[in-house]
Amino acid sequence: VILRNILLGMLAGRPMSGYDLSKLFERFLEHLWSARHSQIYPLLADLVEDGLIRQSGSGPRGRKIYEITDAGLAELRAWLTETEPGRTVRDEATLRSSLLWLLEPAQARDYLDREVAYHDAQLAHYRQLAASSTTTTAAERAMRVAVEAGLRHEQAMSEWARWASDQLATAG
Amino acid sequence: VILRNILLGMLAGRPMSGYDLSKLFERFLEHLWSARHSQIYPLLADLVEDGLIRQSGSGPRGRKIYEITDAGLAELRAWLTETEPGRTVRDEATLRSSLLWLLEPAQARDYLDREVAYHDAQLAHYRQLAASSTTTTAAERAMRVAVEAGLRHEQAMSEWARWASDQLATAG
DNA sequence: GCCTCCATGTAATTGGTTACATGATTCT
DNA sequence: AGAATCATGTAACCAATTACATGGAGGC
Repeated sequence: VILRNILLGMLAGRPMSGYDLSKLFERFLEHLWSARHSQIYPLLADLVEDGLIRQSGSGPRGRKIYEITDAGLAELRAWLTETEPGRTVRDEATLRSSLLWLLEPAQARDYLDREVAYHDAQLAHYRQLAASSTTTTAAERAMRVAVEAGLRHEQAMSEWARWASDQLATAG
Repeated sequence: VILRNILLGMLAGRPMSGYDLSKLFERFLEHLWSARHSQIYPLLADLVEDGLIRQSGSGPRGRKIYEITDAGLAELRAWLTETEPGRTVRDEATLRSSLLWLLEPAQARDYLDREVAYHDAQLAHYRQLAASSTTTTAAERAMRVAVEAGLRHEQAMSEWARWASDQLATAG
């Protein structure tokens, strides 16, 4: 039900095809959520059947463009205001770090150093997004706010990985 | 295959029952992963069948205590060193924030204020855990490291939500 | 005796990934 | 002509949540 509503939200931004939606996930949302085309296409069919989106056009190679309906917009707004977001964040890499005591200290330090590098790279990516994004429309300002969340998260995790590496150095 | 290895890792720390494992998830790892008892018990049976853990004791009310085997420890170490962690973090609440432009500014502010309250509560929880946790064994120190990750994440997200709410106030 | 928590399990359903399958268009 | 990319869909499998189901032990 989450992905369903996220798709609705993306189509509220602008009409798109299933292919576009799947590319958007790949390119911009990979770190926050993932969705394969095999999950997206059936969901779009469901949304059409429920009257929340409709096919508004087509293109070459059987491309189908969908737009959100008034009913879809209403349902999306209700979801955003009337339901609580799920609070379980899944983060395998950080979870693994709680098992590093099983490895040789050198191996554990290697792992944490890779974490630092990863989070620093993500941080740079978000900084660039934040710097290059315009904030003229309401949708763009909201997107900027989401980018800021990623930025601060990566910053905190980078600092944490450094701290954890230091802990190993002083304890082991 | 992730949860399977995480369970192995927890049993590497000390022998435990399925109930203990499920409580451990609730108390220390809720922010990084979730696992219900209905998923844990069948996995424990699989691990026994594969020879990676064995039942080492029992207690009142049919309590079964499991310990890791040498084969289990080897498999766990191989997983930690030879496979890359998945990088897709799932975070519904942050994803939702990119759709707040669909709401009235007052509603969006409400959403973000609830985010502040939630993250502050979590932060207090982790601070208390961090203060009360012992760090005598290697496994306990590693758990402390995972708690620190949660603590820093919640701190960053609380500050972010405040910042985002302010942004809306000054822009809208 | 009653309530709460401890403790384990199974069944049904939903959500998500990987693999299978096909074909059109564009670029070189 | 051949390769890459665009574009859509289905099937099989694995992972995870929710609901169902049961019962013992300890505190009051």
